[in-house]
Amino acid sequence: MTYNIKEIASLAGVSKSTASRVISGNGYASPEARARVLEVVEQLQYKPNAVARAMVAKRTNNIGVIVFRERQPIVSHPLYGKLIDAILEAAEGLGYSVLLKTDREMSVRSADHMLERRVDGLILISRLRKNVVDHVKKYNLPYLMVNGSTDDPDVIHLVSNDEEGGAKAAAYLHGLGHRRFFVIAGPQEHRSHHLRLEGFKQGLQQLGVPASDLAVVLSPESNLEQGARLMAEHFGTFIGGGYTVLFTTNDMLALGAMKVLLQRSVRIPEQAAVMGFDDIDFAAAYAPALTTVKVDTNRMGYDAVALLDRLIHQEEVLSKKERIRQRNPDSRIDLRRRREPCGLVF
Amino acid sequence: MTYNIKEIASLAGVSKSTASRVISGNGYASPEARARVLEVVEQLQYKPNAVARAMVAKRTNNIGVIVFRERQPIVSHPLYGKLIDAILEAAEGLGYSVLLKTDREMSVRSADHMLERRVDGLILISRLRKNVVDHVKKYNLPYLMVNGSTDDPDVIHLVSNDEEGGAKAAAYLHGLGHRRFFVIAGPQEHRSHHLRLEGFKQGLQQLGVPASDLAVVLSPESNLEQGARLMAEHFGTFIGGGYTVLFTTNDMLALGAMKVLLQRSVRIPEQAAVMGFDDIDFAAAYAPALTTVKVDTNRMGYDAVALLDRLIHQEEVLSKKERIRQRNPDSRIDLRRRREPCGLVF
DNA sequence: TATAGCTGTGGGATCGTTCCCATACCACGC
DNA sequence: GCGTGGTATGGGAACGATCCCACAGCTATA
Repeated sequence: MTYNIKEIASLAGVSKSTASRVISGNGYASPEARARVLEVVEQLQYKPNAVARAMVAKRTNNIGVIVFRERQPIVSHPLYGKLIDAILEAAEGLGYSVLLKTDREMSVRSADHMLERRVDGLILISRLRKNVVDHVKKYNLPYLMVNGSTDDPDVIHLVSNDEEGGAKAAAYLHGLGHRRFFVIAGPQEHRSHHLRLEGFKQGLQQLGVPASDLAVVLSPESNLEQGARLMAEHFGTFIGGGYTVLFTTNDMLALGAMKVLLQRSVRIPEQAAVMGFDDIDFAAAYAPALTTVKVDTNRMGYDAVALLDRLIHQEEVLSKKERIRQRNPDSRIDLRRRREPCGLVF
Repeated sequence: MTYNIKEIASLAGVSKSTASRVISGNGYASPEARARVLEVVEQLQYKPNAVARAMVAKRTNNIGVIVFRERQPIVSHPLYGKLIDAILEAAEGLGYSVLLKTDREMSVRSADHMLERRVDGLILISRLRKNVVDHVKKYNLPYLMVNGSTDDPDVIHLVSNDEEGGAKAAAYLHGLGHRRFFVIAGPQEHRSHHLRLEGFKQGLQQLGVPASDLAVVLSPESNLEQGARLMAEHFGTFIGGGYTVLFTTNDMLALGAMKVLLQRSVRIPEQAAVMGFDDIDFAAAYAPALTTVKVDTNRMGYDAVALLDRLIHQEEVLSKKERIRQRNPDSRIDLRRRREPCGLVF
């Protein structure tokens, strides 16, 4: 039921060379030959074998995407799902197909799979061990990291500007009149959680807020359960300590904390304001909606693919300076202003 | 930086045939030859070219997954994200890699891409036009649909048992003492929304609930916004009409409606109970948590891949009877009982 | 008229594997 | 001493495309 170019050629009464020229669209072919070949192609619904094409072209037009994560969910993660959506669309637009893999063992195996499949480039998402990066580096395969954790200057690394986002959040809340700040921060060994907290702290400092008006609680994980647990644990301090606002380093922590506050009949935002980070879909769906710092995952996905495409075509070897610019793209972050009363009202 | 088997062979002092036999692991090779080849492979980190392998084997060990959806989100959809997660894991377990594509044009193009790439099998997710199915059917490529909408008996179609779930929901709510039921149902041209509503209706009927005690509002879309809009619109009827419970055909509608109820200070579940369908992650995250009918997307993903694998290996040509069994697998559905007061309390 | 340049065509090498086949060696039993 | 069968090896075809090259016909120009 599936044909090859030789069969198409003989049915059209031409050589496979001529058929190839017509189908791939480069090289000479007389109008008559072209018409006959295209007719056969149409009639037999001939689909050129991309595997054979890839072999001679030494290009598969596939890019590999690996998401490293020790726990579920991976694709269904509210942030990575959006990122993958954007990557798929961007890749499609540039003519690539995407080979997607999730890796929970944080091993070298998934990268090897991609290498064997001869993808044209590789996008590594989230935290992965150093040995995996070093492994990939050994091959001359274009690759880049998104939202990872590396300080290797050789690695092209796309991240959101978390520090600036943290500072913006601080300025925003301060501008609304808050003076005592409670923070639940995710694991500090994670780059983004660390920088968001740092940015928030520095923002407050620049606004002249004394350190004594900032309470920080560290969370071992950045999920809803931990947000709820820590809020329950520090409920007395938060409500009784004169704090008027809670800032968390991602939305899941904020939603968990909000759930506890609501269960204990704390009115949001009148009694306590809450602000998250990421702008996952459910931040807006929550009642009341969660004010948050938006991370533009959509643009990150598009940028990642566009950049990888440039690397693949070797359009320019990025200088070190350029890499740093790429590693810290200008503000992807915005305060997402909610119309409904939530977090803090505009 | 990337080697071929000939180079490996000559460095090991053997012919490419011997090297191939050692690397692929079938055929004779002396212990000495084997050792020498493996040493070179290890030292040079040789990765056999899967493209060339695929060409001769006429198998790529890739499966294609296409998600059809007219609007964003696709991968980040709370249900499909989970499904894809499961598919990726299951595929990995069986030695397949996954080529993932989203299709918003609902066209034939994405399927053609997969066909050209010579995937071993194809999983089609969500609603797709009939012409796409017919197009795929023309090739002798193993494929199946998940959560789609087709009544073509030739098509192997994995769906959740929505009718049974609807009936279970009705029985559950009735058992808790509810006697007047309000329903917001998603688009009835969607198979699952239709069957969930039908199941619910029939369940009530079997319980002896008169039709006059059931109010059904149809929603043109099954998202949060429509849930909220319709609840706002019918708020008077719902609260004033003696209805004690709202059932919706998916969680997004329920969450939207709940948001409006909470904004209007309706106490859930004391004043009004709410029950959804799907058990998306945020059903449990909401405050109060949403009672819902669980659809086991994880198992559906695993089943889809396992079934596709059987089709690929042609282990057995499923009889029509078996297909039907597959199309309506035994209960994937469970009432998710929440510990917290929500929907209705246990 | 000779020569260059463009259009059009088909043969064959090539990509990196696997696999079939021919060959060779060795040990064994008759 | 000879056939037989298992082990071991390498050469070459095959997979399905692209692309280089040789060649042929045609037109335009010197």
